[in-house]
Amino acid sequence: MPNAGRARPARCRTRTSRRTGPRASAARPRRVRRAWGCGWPWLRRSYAARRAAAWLVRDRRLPDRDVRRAARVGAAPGRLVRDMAKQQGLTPQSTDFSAWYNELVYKADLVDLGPVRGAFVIRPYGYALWEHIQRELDTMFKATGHENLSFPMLIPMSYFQREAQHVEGFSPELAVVTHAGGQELDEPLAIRPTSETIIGELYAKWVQSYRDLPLLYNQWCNVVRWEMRTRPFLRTTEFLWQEGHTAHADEEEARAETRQMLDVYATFAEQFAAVPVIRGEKTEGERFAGAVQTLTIEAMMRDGKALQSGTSHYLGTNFAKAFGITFNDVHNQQAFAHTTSWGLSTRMIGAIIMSHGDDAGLVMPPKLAPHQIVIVPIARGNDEDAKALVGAEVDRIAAELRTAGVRVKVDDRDGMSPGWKFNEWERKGVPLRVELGPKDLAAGTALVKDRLADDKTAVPLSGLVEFLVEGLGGFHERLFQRALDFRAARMREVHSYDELVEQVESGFAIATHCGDPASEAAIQEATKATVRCIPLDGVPAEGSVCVHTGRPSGYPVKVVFAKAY
RNA sequence: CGGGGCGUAGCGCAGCCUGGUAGCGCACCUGCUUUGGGAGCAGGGGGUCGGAGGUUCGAAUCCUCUCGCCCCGACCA
Repeated sequence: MPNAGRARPARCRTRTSRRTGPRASAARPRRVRRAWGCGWPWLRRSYAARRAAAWLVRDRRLPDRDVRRAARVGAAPGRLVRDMAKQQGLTPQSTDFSAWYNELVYKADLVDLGPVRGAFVIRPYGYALWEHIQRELDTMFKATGHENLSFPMLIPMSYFQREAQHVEGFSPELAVVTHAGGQELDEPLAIRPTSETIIGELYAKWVQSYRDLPLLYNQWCNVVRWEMRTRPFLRTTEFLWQEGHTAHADEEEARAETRQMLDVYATFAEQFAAVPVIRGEKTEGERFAGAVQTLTIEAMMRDGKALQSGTSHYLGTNFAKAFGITFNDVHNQQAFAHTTSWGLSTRMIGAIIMSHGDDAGLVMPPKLAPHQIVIVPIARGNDEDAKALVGAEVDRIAAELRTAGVRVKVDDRDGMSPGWKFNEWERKGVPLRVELGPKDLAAGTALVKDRLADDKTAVPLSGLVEFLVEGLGGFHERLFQRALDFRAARMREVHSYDELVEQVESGFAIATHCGDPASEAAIQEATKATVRCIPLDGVPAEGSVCVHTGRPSGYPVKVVFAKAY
């Protein structure tokens, strides 16, 4: 059917008048639109359109082009802004952080919705980020003596019942397979929400002697937890992670392992993701189900909320007792192994997005960025010579950068204006962009745009590669420093309950707490904030009293209160 | 599970009140002109209106049932 209406030839159109071609002539007498659809509403629409255009231009809400287009449509101003923001732009971070995040993960091509609630597809650009996270972490795991292995995804339900705390903690979020091969199973199988149980079962088999210890293993896998509410990367039904599981002959060694892996996470977060973190211990209420001690790294997002970005657990002999991980020690005495587990998930991607992103979109930390540098060649399509010259130079630069170990993307796509590409790569957070066109070639320079800077720098082609390589290193430092400064501005010690209530509205509050779970719960009830952690290198609490109950501190240091994801 | 909203083209929406067999923007395809901050013109393709019943000559529109999704509250890396 011809789209004859598109040009909107007549203002007072009727359905019949818009139709041409065979269908229209096919004799079906079409009812003329109701009178009001053709009379004053047009005037109203026109008025609204003109008013919208003026308003939008005045407030610089939209580029002229969009306004003109909108005027043609005759959309109402408010709706127009919303729709345009949805389709082309991005809700500014400062306007609505949550909306900003939700839009960005789709518009930066990180995720897409899967058919099952809360199960997201990670698209290539998002997965590339995950691959770099994996690669760096895996290297660090290997360097600390760990080996990778793979355990099955299906776990007999009975395994969960063996550790009382563990089953209580995970039962509500288990997904369970009850049928297979066309029959109901004798024993239902849980899809792993974490693998302590099945690994415990096997460790019991593998460990006989103190000579078999320690066991230092890790697996990269997916897990499923049936959460009530889901958000891309932050809380999803299925997610990717690594889970390390180790077994040791004594408590001291196991605790040292727990701490070592926490430090690995912290180092990774700060030196690779440029995300500053607070290392600390979880309170009893926030502890992993079945653990003796849970250590965490907590990062501050740009809305002042905390995100637990990695955890390391000392499990004591809880799982050893539940699964019979015993060994004969040097004195031929039978003993239970001390186990640990530690995990970091695709939630880290959420941490990166919310630690660094701004109104224009993502800002990728260079060491993990899928593309560290993007080069946009600029040339008129009808000027083959210029195109070829620019193309050759761009290829040369890209090749040199690759030789220097830089992940570089040449965006030579046809049919898109340079401006469109600039916006796209900024939204996707590429740290550095190189623009090269005929004018630059003539001047012997290239324009370099830094994702954190407002202006562009003309750099001589002769020193371009060195400039860029150095720029990436500097970028990481500036990004990390910016995040540190942001956190410093939003984190402070508080000395009264009122101060705490106010502080957690915008950031982290460092406060003395008595450690009473009831008090913690009451504070959460009133403020939505919880104790994120008891910092490992915190402010000594001696001499101060709990800001909530006035009782003595329950911990050696002041604790971190914040709202959390 | 409680409260609120929504299912119409790939995406965002209008049309529904007042029934007459579907439209707008973006995206997509073709051609030409373009390309230094989201290009223009022209032509074009694409929808069993979430599903099932019902009312009616006729249902995206009215009625009944149903499925699904999103947002806000109680759980979590």
